[in-house]
Amino acid sequence: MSKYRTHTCGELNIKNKNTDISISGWLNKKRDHGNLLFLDLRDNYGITQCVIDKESKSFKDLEKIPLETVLKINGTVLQRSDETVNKDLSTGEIEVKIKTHVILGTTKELPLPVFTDQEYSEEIRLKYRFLDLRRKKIHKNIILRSKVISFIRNEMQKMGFLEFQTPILTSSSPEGARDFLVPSRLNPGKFYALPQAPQQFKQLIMVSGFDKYFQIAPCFRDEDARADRSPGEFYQLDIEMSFVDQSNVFDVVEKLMVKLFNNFSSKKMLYDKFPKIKYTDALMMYGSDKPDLRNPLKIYEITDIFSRDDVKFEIFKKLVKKGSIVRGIVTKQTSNQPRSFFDNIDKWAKTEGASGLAYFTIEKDKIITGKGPVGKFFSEDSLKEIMKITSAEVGDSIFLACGTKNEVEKILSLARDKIGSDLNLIDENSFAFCWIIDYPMFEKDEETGKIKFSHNPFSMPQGDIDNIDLSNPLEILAYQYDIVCNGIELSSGAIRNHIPQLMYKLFKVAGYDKKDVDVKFSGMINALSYGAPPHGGIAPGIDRIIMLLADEKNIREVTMFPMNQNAQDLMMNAPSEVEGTQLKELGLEIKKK
RNA sequence: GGGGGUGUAGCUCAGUUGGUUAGAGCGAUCGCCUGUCACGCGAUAGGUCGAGGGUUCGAGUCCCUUCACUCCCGCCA
Repeated sequence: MSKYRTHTCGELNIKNKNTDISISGWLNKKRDHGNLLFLDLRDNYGITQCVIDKESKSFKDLEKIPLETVLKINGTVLQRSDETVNKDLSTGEIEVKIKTHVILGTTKELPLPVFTDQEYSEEIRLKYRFLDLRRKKIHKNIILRSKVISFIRNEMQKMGFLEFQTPILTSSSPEGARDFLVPSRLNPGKFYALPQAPQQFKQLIMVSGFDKYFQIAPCFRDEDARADRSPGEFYQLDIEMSFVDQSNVFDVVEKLMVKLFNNFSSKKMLYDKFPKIKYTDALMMYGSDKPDLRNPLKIYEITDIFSRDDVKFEIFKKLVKKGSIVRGIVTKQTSNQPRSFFDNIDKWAKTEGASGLAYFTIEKDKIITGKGPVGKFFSEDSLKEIMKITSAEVGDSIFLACGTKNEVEKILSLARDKIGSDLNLIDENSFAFCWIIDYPMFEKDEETGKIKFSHNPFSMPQGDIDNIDLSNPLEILAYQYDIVCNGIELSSGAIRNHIPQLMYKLFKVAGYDKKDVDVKFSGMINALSYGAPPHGGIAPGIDRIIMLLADEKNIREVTMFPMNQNAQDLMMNAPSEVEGTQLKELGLEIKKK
């Protein structure tokens, strides 16, 4: 028992009737009837209505105190009359008749109301995050976050994984995102980097013989923010396992995700065994390597149609001749949609930087015709061919994009989302997980034209690794995979390359010679040279998992103390300038602009 | 780095074609009210209309510049 309370504000019920209790909490709401005063006291656990009348000594004081004052209430639990029961509160059958009170913490005038459902600006919320966090919805989200993390720890331990911490101050890595740098006092002119992920460490843990590792790992990347991407820091469920192939990793993650999502959400899981989609197929069918499988729309390749003489759509034909491709999205039975539906999508595509989306609807009178601005350009035979390729039927519509492969994929991927939500095709009450597999090992840098690693340079290539053919590096696939849910990329992972000789070969393709590798990845390459087990892993993003479970669109709604879009902490005033003496100690000088 | 949106009272917002003294709800302060649970009623205080410049007889409103927040593109092995 505490000197501040016998019960919490969510605890009292009819069983406590007529007992003397004390509770402490924040003054959530006052209802002052002049001679009778209701006070709602709130703590982490709930809300309890307290009542006091004019005869009581505390009345005058309590009538005046502002909302969010912290109070201790001593009183008696009374059963409420039937008409005054509040079914929305767990404590709604009782109220506390106040005998005495103590003010534990006073408040200045509030910069934002706590008791309200209204939204307010991020700026004010982040500056007064401690007030914002008192509000019901975000308070609940943060508690959910805690429970999810405990659940994950527990499940991982049950599956035999060991949790380890890895260094926060480590070395800068040449690949990947921009590093956060930390100057070293003892080594002037040198810098630590905060880890973008514990990638090398988790592999070293495997080389060290610990077999199965996990960590709720902080990761730091100095890149610009998005709604689903905190600037600076985020958390991953970092996993690595020895003596596994990718199916073993999939089994562990599927088991965990199914349990986790069933436990914390009432939405249904569309698949218990997550579909595996090849990277190239994903780009073809969905235009993206993070498809939302709740959306039934698919993309079809119909470039060849535009080489036919009976197709007169000259703009597209000309582009196709020059090497452009044409792909389309079919929407089922949309012939009776108003003209505005189609025009809005075309207009929308233009705002997304595309040249628009051509469209027509397939109709049949005596013969099959195309209706819509470009429908007249297609002969009956060509329409039949399109219907064959896309499985479209009379009454369906087709949206067409023409351009380079990248352009077409990008706009049609966005169009899938846009049209899917406009037509209400997406079941918001479900989770659709999938694996994207068979990523290419290398890709061509658009700007420099050079070959570079497409994802993780430590991934194991597929095929005969003893006699690997490096003459066509862009065709080499890797044991590299992503897990995606509802169109959100949760994580990527890979089976790692544990063979140093093979690694040298692959790095060579990406333009690093042996010396470069030895210097830049000395820890890794050295460790792999002394008996490394085959190993692999994955690292699902904790924040995004919690976003999905909490049904939030913004990562700040599930982050306790987030930074704003400019990577500033408005509450703590970070980043900030530092004393000249600190800089001097570090051997740093600030160049004034 | 680029594009879109927003910026009016402590908070959330309205403000017509450019036209009198810029409004509402919540909150604050004061008063009334014994069964509310978004209690009700009355009054008062509270404004550099993000900032700067311009057009105009007159600008919250139109134009230019700039700042802040936010969403997106780039970026994120």
